[in-house]
Amino acid sequence: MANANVLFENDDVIYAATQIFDALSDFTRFQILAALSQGEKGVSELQEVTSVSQSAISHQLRLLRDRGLVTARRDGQRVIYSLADEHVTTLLNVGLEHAAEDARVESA
Amino acid sequence: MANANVLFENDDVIYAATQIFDALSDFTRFQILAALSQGEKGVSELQEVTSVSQSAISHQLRLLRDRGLVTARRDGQRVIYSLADEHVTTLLNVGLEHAAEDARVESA
DNA sequence: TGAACACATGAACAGTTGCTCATAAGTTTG
DNA sequence: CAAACTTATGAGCAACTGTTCATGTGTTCA
Repeated sequence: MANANVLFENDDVIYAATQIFDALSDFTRFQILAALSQGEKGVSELQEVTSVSQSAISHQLRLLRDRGLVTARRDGQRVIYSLADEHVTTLLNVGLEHAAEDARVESA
Repeated sequence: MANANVLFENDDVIYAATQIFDALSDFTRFQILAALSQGEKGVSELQEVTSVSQSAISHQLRLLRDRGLVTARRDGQRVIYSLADEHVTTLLNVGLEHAAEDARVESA
């Protein structure tokens, strides 16, 4: 039931979908999420994966938290982030597979 | 082979993935793509689905064409657009399902 | 308590985005 | 060809985004 005619949706659902895609549409955010898909990480670990400042990472993590893509928990001085649910992992993988596939087709 | 450890990808593939998600992250573009998933359509038909000018539609269609998400063919005075491949349909559906599911969870 | 550490927040700013308006370009028909 | 019709393009602009810098908040430990 959660398929097929899912495309007769109203504007709210369409908007919600664009919000999810928007969260995945930025390079830094995608790097963060890809890193988290390997396991939970603190902010400074995430900083090593990206090429922006600690502040930028925190700003993006806030957006990802507000959008419900990641969750945070405190562990002493550190704050540990994880992917919120399987949805996120699925989307990451679908996006990467399609990107990789397109690249393969274009170089054929 | 096109799964699992797909997350040790290089920056180019990550960038390509963000470009796909970016194309899906705008309300007008998503409306266009959702409409096309019901079948090919001309520009003026697409205009009825959205709430922006014909010019805005054309601009967005150009972006979608450049990004490889839609294809165009001329039929007399009209230009008919279609989704480029199954990837796009898959992404639309995955996004909509997750959006709908989140909405369901939040109102539970 | 105070210094050191880890992360968050606010302000400010350059770059980008999506839109409309005006107009051009391609196609059909009288 | 000229007029009507459909789509595309370019310019201009307000709004939004992602970043850095400076600083604030929360935590640990001597």
